Amino acid sequence: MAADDTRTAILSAAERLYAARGFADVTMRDIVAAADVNLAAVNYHFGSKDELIAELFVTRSLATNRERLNELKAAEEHGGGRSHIDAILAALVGPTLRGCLGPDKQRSDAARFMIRASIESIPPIRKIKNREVDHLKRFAAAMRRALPDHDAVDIDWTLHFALAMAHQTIRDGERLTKMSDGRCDLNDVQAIIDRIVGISVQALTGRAKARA
Amino acid sequence: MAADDTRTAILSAAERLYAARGFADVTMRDIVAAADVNLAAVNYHFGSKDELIAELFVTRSLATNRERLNELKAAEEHGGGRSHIDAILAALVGPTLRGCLGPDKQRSDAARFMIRASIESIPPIRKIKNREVDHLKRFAAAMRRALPDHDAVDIDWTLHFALAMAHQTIRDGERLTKMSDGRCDLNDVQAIIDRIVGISVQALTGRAKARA
DNA sequence: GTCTATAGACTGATAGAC
DNA sequence: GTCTATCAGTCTATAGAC
Repeated sequence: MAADDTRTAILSAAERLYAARGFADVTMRDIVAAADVNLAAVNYHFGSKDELIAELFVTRSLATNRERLNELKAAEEHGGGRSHIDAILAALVGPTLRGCLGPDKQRSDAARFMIRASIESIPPIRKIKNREVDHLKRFAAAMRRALPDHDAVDIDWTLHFALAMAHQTIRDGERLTKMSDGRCDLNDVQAIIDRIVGISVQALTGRAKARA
Repeated sequence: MAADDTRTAILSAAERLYAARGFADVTMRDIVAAADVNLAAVNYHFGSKDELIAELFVTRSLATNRERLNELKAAEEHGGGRSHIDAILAALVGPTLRGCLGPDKQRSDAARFMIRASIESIPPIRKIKNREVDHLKRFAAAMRRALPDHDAVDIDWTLHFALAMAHQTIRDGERLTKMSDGRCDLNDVQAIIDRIVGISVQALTGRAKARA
């Protein structure tokens, strides 16, 4: 097995296992068994378990952010520099939701890994997460451009809640399915995105109306 | 130290540490050090680490559910058997939000422990969590009674999203504070409850209007 | 680069004196 | 009930042969 294959095999096996079972429950022995490589290979290629997790997180974090910003840029170009609020919010929650709930299995591991990483605060990730704040500020800024008459506070809360709805749906969709006796359909990702975006937009416009 | 004091000291130390650092990072040695009791005391009083966690979770779970149902009952009595949708949603998210973000520190540990327990799926907790679904169904039923003309699916999604907003605010309020440069005030708990309830109600009534 | 073997440091749990 | 001492198991990380 070539060097690059070993590295890649470790990365994808680790991501799959971490996504499914969390960081605490997955040992390096589990990873090397799943990747069919030697135990020492992890430390050779990554230095330590934490550095392996950090590499996964950085890679995926950059990829997700890039995808979001691409959608945001497309929305702003289409709208002549100022995009509709719907398109901005869809660019924010769409990539992650499609990755986790959609049919693509490999992406699903990636997205579920990121959700887990954002929950189980492991030391190497905590540092990187601070950059996420800057990324979200770009979306908040775009939202302010789209709705110049709205309070910045309301926009921040709305952005926060939109992410909350998306993440909880990914993390605990099973509970929703049980509670609704299967009425709520988690397979129709676009409908979920529309629902979250709709509620968020309504929260902003409704609040503005209430003040007028 | 009397037997009951030791038991209680272990419980409260464990809850505090788990709330702050998660299950994986807190060892039994950490707990007994914080509680100032002997290492063997945990196994003597609880049998195992998992049973200690389970006891904490069951106790708090029952307490939170009781508090929610009390508020729900009060709302239904006040409304003459059919409570306003606002009051039902406030009964759902209020107890947890007040516990976590309010000034009361002991309650804060309890609520943050529950949030963590609902995230980091440890074996003994997973079984108990299924009962939570039945608990939520009672709120969904109350919401259907309050809004008999609404789709059950929309009500289920709204309940799911209301919990999502509350949990994310508790779990990652720090990010919101950073992102908004301190504009979003996490200390005014009632305002947060009102905001979440307001958005949820609007999501339901707005959707009904859109269909009409 | 890949492997075996093992070091060194934890963990949860328990036996037995008091 | 409380304690000390310790077990057996697990983990990550590494040294050194190939």
